[in-house]
Amino acid sequence: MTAARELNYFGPDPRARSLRQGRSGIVGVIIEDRVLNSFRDPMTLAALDGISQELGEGSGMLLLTAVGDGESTIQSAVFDAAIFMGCSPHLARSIEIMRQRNIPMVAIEGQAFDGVLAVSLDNREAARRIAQVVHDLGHTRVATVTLPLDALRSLRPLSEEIVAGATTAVSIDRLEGARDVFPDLDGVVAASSSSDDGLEAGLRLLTGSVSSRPTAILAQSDLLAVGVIRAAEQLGLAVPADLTVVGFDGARIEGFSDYQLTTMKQPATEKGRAAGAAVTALLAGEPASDVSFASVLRMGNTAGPVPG
Amino acid sequence: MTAARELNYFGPDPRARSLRQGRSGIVGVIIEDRVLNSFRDPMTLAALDGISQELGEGSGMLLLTAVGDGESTIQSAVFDAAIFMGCSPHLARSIEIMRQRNIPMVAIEGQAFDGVLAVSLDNREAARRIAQVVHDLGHTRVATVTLPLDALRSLRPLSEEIVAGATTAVSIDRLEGARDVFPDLDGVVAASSSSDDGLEAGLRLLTGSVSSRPTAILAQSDLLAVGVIRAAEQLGLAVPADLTVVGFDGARIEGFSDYQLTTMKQPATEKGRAAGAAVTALLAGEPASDVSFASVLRMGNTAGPVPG
DNA sequence: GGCCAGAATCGAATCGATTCGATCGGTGTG
DNA sequence: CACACCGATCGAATCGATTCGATTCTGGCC
Repeated sequence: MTAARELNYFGPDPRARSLRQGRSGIVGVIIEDRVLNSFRDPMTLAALDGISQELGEGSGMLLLTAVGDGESTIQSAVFDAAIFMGCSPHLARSIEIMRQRNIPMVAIEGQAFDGVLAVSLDNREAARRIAQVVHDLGHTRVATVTLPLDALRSLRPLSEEIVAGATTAVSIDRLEGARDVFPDLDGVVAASSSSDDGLEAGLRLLTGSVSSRPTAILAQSDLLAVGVIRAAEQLGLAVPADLTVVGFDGARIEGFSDYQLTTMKQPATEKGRAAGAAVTALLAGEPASDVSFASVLRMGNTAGPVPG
Repeated sequence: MTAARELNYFGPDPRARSLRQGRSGIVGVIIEDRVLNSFRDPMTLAALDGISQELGEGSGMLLLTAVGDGESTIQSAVFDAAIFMGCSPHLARSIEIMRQRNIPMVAIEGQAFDGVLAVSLDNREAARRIAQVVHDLGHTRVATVTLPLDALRSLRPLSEEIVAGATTAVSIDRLEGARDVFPDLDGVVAASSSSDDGLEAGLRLLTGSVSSRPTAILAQSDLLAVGVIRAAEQLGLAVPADLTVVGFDGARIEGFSDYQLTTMKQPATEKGRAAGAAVTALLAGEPASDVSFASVLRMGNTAGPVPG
């Protein structure tokens, strides 16, 4: 020990250790967007927190943004397992590389991929359930505000063309669920999941003649729903008297306490924990299987019968 | 190439490569709190985004939570340089380890540490400036809502005992700056930087007799200020007619557009970029020096003259 | 005192890429 | 034709810890 101190030796070199053991204790977390956008979403953040809870002390999370080619980092970085936050076709190449490297992969939400363990939510079923609630209240003029369907980040009207070229499984599933109840459901695609984008989307949907204006709006996230409610307020519409708004996520939203949002509550932290646990199991050589979570309907006070 | 393919060889092994080269292309980002709490703060998130911008493709960010002993991960993880998000005495041991390992370190905000490059803000000076604005408006009954001063996360009255045992440099500096103008400044310590905690703090400060109630509140973050304004609204106080509220940060806050907050705007993303650039320089063997940023006063409409 | 099991110590091989020095092959010039 | 020079190819050493097999040491027991 004294000799070690004299020689200025301070513990094993992580690099050498990881080479020899074939383990680094690092789990790669791959996000598709840039950091700022990804982590603004409370669900993503909660999932990340869940992952870190489950991985615990022994291991760190390596944040990799899979923008553009992005392979450089993914190919050269040291990590034992990968967790994808959302899984779109853009990742095909990255997934191929990891498969060849024999790196276990887990995806939280998103398209199913061969060799990638899926931690998913009953998006379609949950969207259908809450749409059914709105339907049962008697609404027929219904519109939706969807999360981004592809890489483009801008507000635009929902078109079949966009749907056909959509890559974000979550948004697609939730849209399909809503359309199971309202087959002709139309609306807008939001630029991102934020209340400001929801506000913009809400204004777009709600400015129009009273007779054509929707009486209910299905937002694909709570942040969007909050924005829509703010839009309604700006236009002098009362919620839920004049307009029914429902969300999705069950997020606790800062500074939004006047209403109790009617929404589908999803276990975001648990999704992260499940992903972390799956990764741990896979690394230990134990078998692991897909995990699917169910959302719970939370009746708030933002949905009511058709006005008039 | 064909031979390589036949042998199932897919590029160099990152572990071996990092051992030989002594470089891994990974930068450790050390946060003191758990993920969920750290990244809820828009300033921290912006800084993280700035870091990732600057590091660019070649390298990833390894998220390390330095909770408790936490050394296990810090000691065993592979990374070339470290960026601390806030730098408190709790990190002394971790810093010691890295220094011995010869790992360059950069700290965004926080206490100065030997061998740790500082990227900092003019917290004290900025706090003094905005306090002066409030002072010049004639306010004398002034209170503050500070960010957490230590590891304890709960709302409590500001006491000299707490100040004496404080570890969070940012909060201390901002408090001192405010006290440069209002020497006897009193108030409460918030549980965290959120509008909900600000609301709670605001309610605590504003419920009392009209004669003893403060006419101005200096919040140490914009989120806290927003909460205080919501508290004022709940109590039927108009801002800024009945109560002046100023913040700190210059954050864009979701769903808060009724007011334009009077605050000190700080360049959060730039802080992150500076940290990233410093790390890059240090790794390249180039010299780098401390960076200090200045905040800019943004006059909004939440500060006004003393009522009555 | 001798022998053996078990513990402790030691040396060598390994992980996989990189890097350096040393050949080897080829071209160009005197 | 020979020599020098440049690039390409090759082999060996290196990075630092771990692991395995072998050797040495210790103690207990006959």
